[in-house]
Amino acid sequence: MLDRKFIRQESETLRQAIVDKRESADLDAFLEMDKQHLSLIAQVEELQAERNRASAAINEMKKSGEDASSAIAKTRELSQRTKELEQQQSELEEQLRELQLNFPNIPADDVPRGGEQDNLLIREWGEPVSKPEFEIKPHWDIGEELGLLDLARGAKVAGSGFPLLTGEGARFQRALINFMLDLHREAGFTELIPPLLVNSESATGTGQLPKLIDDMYHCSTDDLWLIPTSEVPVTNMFAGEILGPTDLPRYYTAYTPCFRREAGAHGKDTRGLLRVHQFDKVEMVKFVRPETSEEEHESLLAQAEKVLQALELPYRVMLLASGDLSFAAAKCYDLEIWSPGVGRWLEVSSVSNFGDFQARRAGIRFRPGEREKPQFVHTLNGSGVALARLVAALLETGLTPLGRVKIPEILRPYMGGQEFIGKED
RNA sequence: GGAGGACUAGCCUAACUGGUAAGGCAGCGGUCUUGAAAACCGCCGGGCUUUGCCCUUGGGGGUUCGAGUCCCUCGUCCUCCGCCA
Repeated sequence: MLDRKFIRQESETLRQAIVDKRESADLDAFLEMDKQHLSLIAQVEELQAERNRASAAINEMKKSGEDASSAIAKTRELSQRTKELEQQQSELEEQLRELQLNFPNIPADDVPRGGEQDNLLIREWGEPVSKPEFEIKPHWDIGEELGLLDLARGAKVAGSGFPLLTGEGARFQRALINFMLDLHREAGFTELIPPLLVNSESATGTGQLPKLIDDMYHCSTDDLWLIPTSEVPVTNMFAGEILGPTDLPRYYTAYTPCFRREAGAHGKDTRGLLRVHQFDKVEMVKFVRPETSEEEHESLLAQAEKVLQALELPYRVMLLASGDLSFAAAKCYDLEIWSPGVGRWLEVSSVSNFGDFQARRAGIRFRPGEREKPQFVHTLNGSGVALARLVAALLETGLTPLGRVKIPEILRPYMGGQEFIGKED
């Protein structure tokens, strides 16, 4: 959510941002309504002050034994009028907030303007396998052949897009989770196991609601949402709180399953583990002071890269253009790993800086120093990293001519020292 | 799921049969001091168009001139009962 003062004073900046981010929001309706609202507040407060004075006067009269009945009758009307205006004001406030929730965050200055084709390649690491010496099958074939993946039975018990990992496939994934959590914990991130269901308030706080309502699974009986990313429960952890001067920065990491309806995505990149309704992810979330958020963003990116480097997976870093940037983000790097079996780059991490956008929605503040006014924190998060696609790329990258899959060295301690997945023929 | 109790600012704790949130601790700034402690003074929920005004007693609503207090509703925690991996 954007600051109202900012919307008033920098309305043209916002107008441009809405265009740049390919969003739509009714700015003019907001500005008009906001003007009415401000003058209404002034009127309401004046009436309230008058009512408070009248009521205090009645109290004095009663104490000194005077007859207050005519004053009470007069104040009754005043009080009635105040309530009516208060009612109007709160209705207008609610409408304003609804409009305000639909304004996207402003892209940072160094974000390229444009669509997906304008994403900027920042750097590449490692050599993607482009001309393999033998046929590298896509992970769905490797997975089925080695008994790691049973997509048909996953589809049977839940539906398409709900993968079933089996045997060494399940164990491999668990090894990856443990490895990544250890890596982040050692870098100073506090480990969390958050709720997997959240209420509407939390889903609004991080920006999923109202815009992405169709992409989330909803439990209607209890009005709870399955999390699409652990960003939601973790970021909202401090919703409505004021943190102390020494509380920042705070770094958290959490492994959770993530649930996404992927509405409208059917038929697009949906084979195997490329796009699924349920996937595991290790996430990192930071709460930081505003003046440090740019450097914190860079170091968060570096931490996500460490995962891929340790796994010896070639990857590239993309800076997203404004049109590809998510609703709540001011700036975002994507990490993409090479999938030699599918022959494509796969996005396994988004590392985003939200500025104070989420903090303002969720009400997360901090006190910069003793006796100083509370300010909104900056929130950042990054996948470190998403598992389904990571497993896909590791299976394809590690595939040997014998049909087994070589396990990256760093993971072997987590696999009981094992070097390969799959038996020798 | 049922019964009972509780919720006041970072923490603790007051407020008559409804009368307009009183204190304490911790913390911060200052005076004094070689330094510290003690003592004393100030600050110590949020907001604003800041000699002032408005809002704030878990959230929302109601009654009333006026609600921490009365009523309704939701939430959270505690105790007991029931159910349960």
